This record gives sequence, structure tokens and C-alpha cells, in this order.
Amino acid sequence: MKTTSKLLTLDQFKDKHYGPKGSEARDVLEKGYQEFRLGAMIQSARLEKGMTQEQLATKVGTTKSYISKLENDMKEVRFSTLKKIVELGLGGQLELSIRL
Amino acid sequence: MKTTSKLLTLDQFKDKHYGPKGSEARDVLEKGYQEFRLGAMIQSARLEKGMTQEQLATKVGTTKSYISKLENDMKEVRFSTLKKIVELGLGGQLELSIRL
DNA sequence: CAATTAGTTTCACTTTAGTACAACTTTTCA
DNA sequence: TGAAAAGTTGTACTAAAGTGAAACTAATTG
Repeated sequence: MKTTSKLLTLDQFKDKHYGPKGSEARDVLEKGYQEFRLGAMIQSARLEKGMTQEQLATKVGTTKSYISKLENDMKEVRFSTLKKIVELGLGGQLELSIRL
Repeated sequence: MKTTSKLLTLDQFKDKHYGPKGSEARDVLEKGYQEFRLGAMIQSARLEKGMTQEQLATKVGTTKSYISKLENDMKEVRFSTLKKIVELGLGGQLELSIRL
């Protein structure tokens, strides 16, 4: 296990889950209507930390059913909630930037 | 006006609006309970693009009153809405990463 | 100054995130 | 196997995001 802090960018995530740029599955993600696969990103981060949905839920003060719905993109999420999950729940940092 | 793409990170933003790290006003922001000053970040990005609230609102399909409330942190924002504002409204890119 | 433009605030309304809980399905592993 | 743990799905509720529009208060500018 690496001891350095891990950084999961969406691009890295997409590489991992959909293959490198140019591959077919990846293109679907790039082009489509679809938004950020935020749920998958949360799930990936959770798994990196070796936590169950229930453990994460408890830390954040919610239920595993809600976490499941987020991970499967069955619910939208408020920005503040996302931040809570990452920081309180996963002990990580949510980093945001606007590129103009 | 610069022609290169501009990147507004929260840190750059804080430097700009609250002074460099160590300064008093900046410390308030760093330490406090307070969350991301997301509203101010949106406002700053909008101003960089030289747009009015109304222009932004129209592009996103909402009203200037709603934009005003966001910029003044009177409303939380859904992640998808934030993305819509940045991409559809400001023609920028919302970048997100989770540091573990 | 007067008039236009930009931003704020309020109100009424609809939609949906987030809570709470329960039942169900999958996976895991003794 | 089969029982426990992990994850999914459903329903009901309630708080708040987001819509729409209007009236008001700054700011700009002619």
C-alpha cells in the first residue's frame, strides 16, 4: 500500500474505469449527455479507503441506503453534502476549480 | 486581456479576496467553520468573464435573482446546477478532485 | 439630475435532496 | 452449503433547492 496521499481526478478515474482517451467506452463518457459520474467517483474513493457504505454513512450521519443511491446516481447531491462525505466521511479533501 | 485559459482555484481566489496566507482576514476564512465560499467563487468567475447576473442567468435558464442568492450564499447549490452554471453559463470547466 | 442598467430581496409555488426505516438481493467466507 | 455482511430498492416524510415574477435598492451613465 502506498503511503503518499492519493489524488483521484476525474480523468484518472475515467482512465481507470473507462479506459484511456480514444478507447470506445471512454468516448461514450466524454461525448454523451451525461454528467460527471459523481457516484462512481465517490464509490471509487470509498473503496480506496476500504470502507463499506455503512461505515461511510455512519461517519457522515446518514444511511447506507442513501450512499448506495448516490453511488448509483439515483440521487443528485448538494455541493455541501458532497463535501461532507469526502471530508467527514472519507477524511479527504474535496478540491474544486473553475477553468475559464 | 490575457488570452490563455484562466484557472481560478479556491486558493488563488482566497489570495485575491482575503490576502495571502498569514494575513488576518485570510485566517478567518481558513480557520472558521465556514465552508467553501462558493458564491464568491462563482461571482469572481462571472466577473472575469465580464458578464452580468442576468446574462449568466439567461444562459443557464434561470433568473438573476437566483444567481444573486447563490453569489451571496443564501442558497445551497446542487452539484449538477453548479456544473451547469460553470459550463453552460460561463463556458468554463468545473474541475473536481478528491484527495485522500 | 433623470433614466437606464445591475443587483438585491421577497413571496408563492413545485420539485427533489436528504432522512428514516424496512425488506429484499448479492456477495462473502466459515 | 448457509448464515452474516454488504449492497440495493422501495415508501413515506420534510426541508430546502430551484422556478417565476415582481418590487425595491444601488450603481452607471447621458
